Amino acid sequence: MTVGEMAERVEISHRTVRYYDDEGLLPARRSAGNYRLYGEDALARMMTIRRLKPLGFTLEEMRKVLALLDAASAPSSATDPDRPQLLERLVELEADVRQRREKLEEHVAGADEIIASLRPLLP
DNA sequence: GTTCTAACA
DNA sequence: TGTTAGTA
Repeated sequence: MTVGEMAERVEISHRTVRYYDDEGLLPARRSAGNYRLYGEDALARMMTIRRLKPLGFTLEEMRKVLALLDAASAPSSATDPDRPQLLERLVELEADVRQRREKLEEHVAGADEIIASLRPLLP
């Protein structure tokens, strides 16, 4: 698929999809006419990126997360001599995401308080 | 009409 | 990140 379709399917602006390519976060293949081309695999990665973004991950951090996920999913992962290291990093990532999730809940609680404070002011 | 790059806001 | 300009 081209940028336009990718952007539409993941609900991210085409401008941002191109940006991710330029930044090497999710490199695209190129057609003969130099158009960016993406496969279903790329769509899955884009969705992962979309989920990471609101958690506050920087592009650099997302790059590392994607690389870790790739390494962990690779067929050779099972026999990788550094499997323990890999698993350790996955555990750390989970803890990190859990922590960010908590922060998000605090934000939601804050929003609820604002809403509650508005209630008595409204007709 | 869509995509591309570059540049400005 | 949105938008605009000039192309392919």
